Amino acid sequence: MPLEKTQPEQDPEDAKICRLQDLVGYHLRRASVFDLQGAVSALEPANTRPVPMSVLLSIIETPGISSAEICRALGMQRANIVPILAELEERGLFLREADESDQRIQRLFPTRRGEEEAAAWLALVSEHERSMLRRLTAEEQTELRRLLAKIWQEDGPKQG
Amino acid sequence: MPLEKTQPEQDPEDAKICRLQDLVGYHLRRASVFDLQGAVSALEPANTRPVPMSVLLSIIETPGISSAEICRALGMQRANIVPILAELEERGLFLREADESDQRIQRLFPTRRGEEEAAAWLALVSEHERSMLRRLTAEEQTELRRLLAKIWQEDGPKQG
DNA sequence: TATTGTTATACTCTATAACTATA
DNA sequence: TATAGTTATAGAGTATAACAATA
Repeated sequence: MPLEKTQPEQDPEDAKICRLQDLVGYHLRRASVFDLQGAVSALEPANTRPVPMSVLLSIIETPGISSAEICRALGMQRANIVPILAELEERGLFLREADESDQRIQRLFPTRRGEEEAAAWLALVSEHERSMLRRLTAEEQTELRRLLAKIWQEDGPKQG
Repeated sequence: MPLEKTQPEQDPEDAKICRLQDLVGYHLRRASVFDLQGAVSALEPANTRPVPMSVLLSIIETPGISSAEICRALGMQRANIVPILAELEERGLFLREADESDQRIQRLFPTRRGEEEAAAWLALVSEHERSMLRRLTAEEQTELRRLLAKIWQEDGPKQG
């Protein structure tokens, strides 16, 4: 009988990771950097970047959201969203409205122009994703997204 | 016949991406950040970080590799590896040896201590990965790594 | 002319601390 | 006291330009 492989000397659960390529985290980082570079390039003609796009999409998906809520959803610091909102506001892509019952809070609403821009930005990024994922079947793409979400999303019913 | 779903009004290939969570790249970034933070924490007791670990592992996996080759393999700039190599060298984890036939090149070889340290670092990161991937089966973990590699690795026989 | 290792520097992204106003 | 929005600043990671030595 052909001996293609010797038996693992231990419980497979204890299989030693000994190369960089064995680490899922290494592939995560490489793939994420690859994606980010492509997304930045794809958004260049629209004169925006991935984080501002994510912020605008948050406003569109949840009209009336506050900046603090966006930061919690996207996992970013409140301090860092300030210049991003300032630029999106200057471009007329959303409006701020004081909350009636809590004067600390600004509720953010997309403008018509904001919705149009966001749709255009999404189209650019979608085309980049199609290229990035071209070696994956539709099923593999869905599975990849599902597995990635299981890594970073909370256990509970929460989502962000 | 039960009508569980209405037919998509278009070719499913044209299904519009309209939410942030539909983007694979968004989940890639969130998962990668999640991993990186955990890896940094895991490596803290060993007083190192993910990139220096990757560099040392490259030297161990390919003894005699040059710094320029490491940079090409890891996708980093030559200028940025200099302080990393300086620190690893100061800690006695590898040695530089001039190439005999090309005086421009330094060939890098791990010391015994470097191999021991790298094994300890890998153990720390492996434990972090076990925690990060605890909601995935062993098969899902393997599949995830395969799909991620398909995203960033070259089409050809090359690997890095 | 091209490559290696190196220095210096700039830029981006993210993190921290503190402030004010409101609650 | 806790939170929202803001400012200023610091840090890490990465990118660019240039250099001397070598091919």
